Amino acid sequence: MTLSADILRGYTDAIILMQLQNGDSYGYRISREVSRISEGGLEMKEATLYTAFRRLEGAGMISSYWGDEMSGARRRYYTITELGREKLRLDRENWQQTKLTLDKLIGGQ
Amino acid sequence: MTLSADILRGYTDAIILMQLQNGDSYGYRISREVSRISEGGLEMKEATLYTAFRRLEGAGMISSYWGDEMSGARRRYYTITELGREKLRLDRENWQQTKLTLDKLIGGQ
DNA sequence: AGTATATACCTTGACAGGTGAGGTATATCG
DNA sequence: CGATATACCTCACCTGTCAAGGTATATACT
Repeated sequence: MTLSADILRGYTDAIILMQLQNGDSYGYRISREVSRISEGGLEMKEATLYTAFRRLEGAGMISSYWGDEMSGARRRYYTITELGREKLRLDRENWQQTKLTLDKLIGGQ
Repeated sequence: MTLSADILRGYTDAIILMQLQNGDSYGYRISREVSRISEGGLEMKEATLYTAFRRLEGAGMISSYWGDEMSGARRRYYTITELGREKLRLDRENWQQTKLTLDKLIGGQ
């Protein structure tokens, strides 16, 4: 596992929830958005992404529905719930704190 | 597992190596130093710490020796190796990049 | 003498999350 | 007709964290 993969562990959920806060979306699009926004800094693996969807839905942070595309592959859309918004708020706060803490320990420069 | 524990996953090794770069040290002291420096922001669990020592020593990043204390509990001291220094350099670089990437994805402010 | 606290070490087993490798299906382009 | 892009999914494996358990020495108080 790479270092960036390890950091993912703590924040995949937050990254997904952040995307959904801008409106409903689906797996393939979120994957590309993450690559685009991070300018290649992070590639979310499919297995990681879909595992996270199951986990988040089970926890009531997101809900899902099938899109009604008339052509092309079918898409499953996800919606963030109120619980998900609250979780995201906490995760983002936590990230700010984590930055301060790790900067103290391994250096900010 | 808490979020801060998950972030640890990527950086315990770096945190330990950083401590050892300031001179040889031992488990109990590193544990207290991490608490002190992070101002309580991070508590390294003993099991995590000693697991990491085994892993780092196995990977040739650190070496160890028993202290010659004449009284009190015995201490096992750890020394960072050249390989460990190189790993630390990369991990610290990686942390700077990770901050930028996650700030893009879940917000900086 | 007993007990509580601080110092100091250690291992095991359970658990959770990331991911490689595999799979399915539709549409387009050369 | 094969390659590529879009789009979904699961399973088995690996790795790191950590609760829970253990050992031992020294000091301070009762």
